[in-house]
Amino acid sequence: MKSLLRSNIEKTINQIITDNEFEQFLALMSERTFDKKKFLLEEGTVCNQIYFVENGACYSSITDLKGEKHTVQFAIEGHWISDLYSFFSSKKAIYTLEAIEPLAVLAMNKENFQIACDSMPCFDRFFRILIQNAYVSVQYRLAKTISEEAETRYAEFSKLYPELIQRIPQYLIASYLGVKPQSLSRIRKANSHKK
Amino acid sequence: MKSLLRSNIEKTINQIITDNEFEQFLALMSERTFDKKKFLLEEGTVCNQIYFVENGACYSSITDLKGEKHTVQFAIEGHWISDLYSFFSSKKAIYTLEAIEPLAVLAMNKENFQIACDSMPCFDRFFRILIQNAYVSVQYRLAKTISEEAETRYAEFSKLYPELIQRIPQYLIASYLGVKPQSLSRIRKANSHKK
DNA sequence: TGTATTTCTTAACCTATGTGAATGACAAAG
DNA sequence: CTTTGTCATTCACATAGGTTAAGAAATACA
Repeated sequence: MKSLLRSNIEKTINQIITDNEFEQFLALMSERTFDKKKFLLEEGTVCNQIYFVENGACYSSITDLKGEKHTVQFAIEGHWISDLYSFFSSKKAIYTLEAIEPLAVLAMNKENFQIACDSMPCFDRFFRILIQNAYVSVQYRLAKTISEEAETRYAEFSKLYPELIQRIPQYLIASYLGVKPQSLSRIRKANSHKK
Repeated sequence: MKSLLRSNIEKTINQIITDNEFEQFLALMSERTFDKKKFLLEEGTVCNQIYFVENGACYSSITDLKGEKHTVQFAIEGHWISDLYSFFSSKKAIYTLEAIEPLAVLAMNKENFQIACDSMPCFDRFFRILIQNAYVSVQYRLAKTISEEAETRYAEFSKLYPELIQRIPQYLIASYLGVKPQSLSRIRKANSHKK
């Protein structure tokens, strides 16, 4: 049971954990479900949970001064999602988390996060790597956003996450790539001619 | 002595450290200097150090597939800089670190980083916060890059880092903002008319 | 000093993407 | 089965920023 989570942990820290360790960890998480379009977290409230997606899809977004939403991250089965800044600092969240499909997650709150880190060194390591990965991936995305055109970014996204292309509405993918839905539509049309 | 570093640490973790702790920490770092235009780290080698800038200025950059350099971060007195991804993973660096002015840094290598974290809990915390801050700031910059125009980003940069505007060559600031030097020049000209 | 090198500015032109508005295709709700 | 709302597409036009090229200004160096 919950082998998705277990293999996610083992893969991240690149080592096997004991049944006992995993059970301890799992005991610190609780299952929750969200209907499509429901919010896991709303901007302005404090983010007290980090979520591991067991089923379904969701995304985090930030709203700019003009009121436009920008997708920060998608999460489907096997991904973690949260507003790590708010979670660690206990300040108000700047992100919104919303379900795209009916969603089943395992949630861990801050207290249990502390317990996990304090009692099991491998989880301390696990979470440090989680942030590091998040950091590296945003750096990468920023570099791509600055240096590549939308068409190239879309091609790379399609190649990297073919499943998301199927499951995620296009206006959200556009918002992730940093262009308007009309522009993504135009890019897709141009591409379909080339093939 | 080295009060810049000490106050940087205390400010980051939001608590005072003892003379003893600080001396221990300092003993794990070594002083180094670099001439202008010299490299602290070259892309493709492993990054074994994190640097605290005591004097001068430097920057990190990433080179894209077209051979164009994009500035990732500037660091002047009181800032930390490194390729954290390479440092933590021991994989090849994707960034280059280069001195903009004659530079004096305190460097900590990986072994000493481990020692610092293991022997003094407050430094474990310190470095975690350091990554978190780095993560948050890139997220913020990505959001701004996607949602704001270059003119707005430049205005914000000027307001946030007036000192850097004085000290850093404009083509590097342009590269940080994600535009060509000519475009930044155009923006500055347009702004000078408005005032 | 003068000369070379680097950095900044300007200008004319070009292209990718934004804007606004209309239309069609579904899917959800009644 | 109709109505309504959501999402994707298309088009005409506007514009920010890229490109190329040239010269001016600043800085380094001999």
